[in-house]
Amino acid sequence: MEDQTDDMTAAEAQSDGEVFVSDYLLYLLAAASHAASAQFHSHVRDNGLRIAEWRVLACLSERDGQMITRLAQFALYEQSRLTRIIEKMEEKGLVSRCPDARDGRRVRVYLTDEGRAVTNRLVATARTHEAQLLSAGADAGSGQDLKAALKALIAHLGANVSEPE
Amino acid sequence: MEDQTDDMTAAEAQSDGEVFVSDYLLYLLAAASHAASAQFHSHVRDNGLRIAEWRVLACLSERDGQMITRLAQFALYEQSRLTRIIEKMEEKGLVSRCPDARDGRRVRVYLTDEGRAVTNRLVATARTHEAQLLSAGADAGSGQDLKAALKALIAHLGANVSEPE
DNA sequence: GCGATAAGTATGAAAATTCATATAAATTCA
DNA sequence: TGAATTTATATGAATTTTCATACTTATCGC
Repeated sequence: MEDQTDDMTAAEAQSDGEVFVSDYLLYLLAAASHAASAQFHSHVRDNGLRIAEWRVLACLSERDGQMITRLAQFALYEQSRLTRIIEKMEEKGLVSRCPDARDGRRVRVYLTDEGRAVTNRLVATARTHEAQLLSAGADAGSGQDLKAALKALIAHLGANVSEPE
Repeated sequence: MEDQTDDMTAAEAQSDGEVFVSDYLLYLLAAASHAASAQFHSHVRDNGLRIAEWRVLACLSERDGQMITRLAQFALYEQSRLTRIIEKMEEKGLVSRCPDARDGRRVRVYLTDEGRAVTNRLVATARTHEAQLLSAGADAGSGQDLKAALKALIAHLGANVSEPE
């Protein structure tokens, strides 16, 4: 793997008009996520929430009372980071923590009434915003196809997106 | 927008079996990016690079000598963050900085020979890895369709992915 | 039941990131 | 020309994030 690439000169890599990153799946995913989220994220901040807090709320709205570790996986954050995010959200009155009755190690996170109210509002806005993105981007593959493809990719990678208990 | 969601009770939001985030484009993009990148990112770290450094290298391999601001956009990082990333990469000997001859405000970033060698190796691996992802995920829409859809989305959002000068 | 191991969460300390703003060079235009 | 404005990068300070690991509760094997 190294031999045929290492002896490529500097000029070659450029002059080939070689395109890598602009056509690289992992970059496209990151760039699409970045670009697609920008607008709505700014709306989230206008509502006094950090992006991480919004994602946690969204995850809890789909399944309330998750334990920290699961919620971290679902929300795509590292555990110790989520612990700290939840602390702040508790201070803000968005969520509450309850030790699990059966397993004293677990801490379950629940939306408070206020947290739910905030979430419902944002989810409604998010749905509207998504509809705009999907309809506008209906050029290549109806948008629903994109979502299906993303889900397939995620599933194929065995990413555990919120399984019960 | 608020009225019909705010008066929804806690029980309803859950009991509806209502799914939001698991089917939300912005979440799917983030989750797919997260899941798809995990493996390769771990490979990147094994090579002594931070993820941000790898992305910068990949961006420079496609277009060397970019100025900080452009490179930041291309690599999806905030400017002051990129400035600091570049500092470290310069210390590591991966890139060099040169003030632009025509415009003294600009700083152009170039791959060093070592930087290019590292990049060429990683790009080769990345291509292989991507091929695996795309072929394996050939269930729903051949993978190339996914990339096309992502590009369309990015383009539609007007994300400026590395335009000259 | 008890010791050993595993699972779940929290936390200290180092490092990275953000935000606002400083600095400096170019451009505008009166 | 030169004052005002814009553009490009850097930087201080506060905040976040990470990494390793401590701590607590469960579970397993015997």
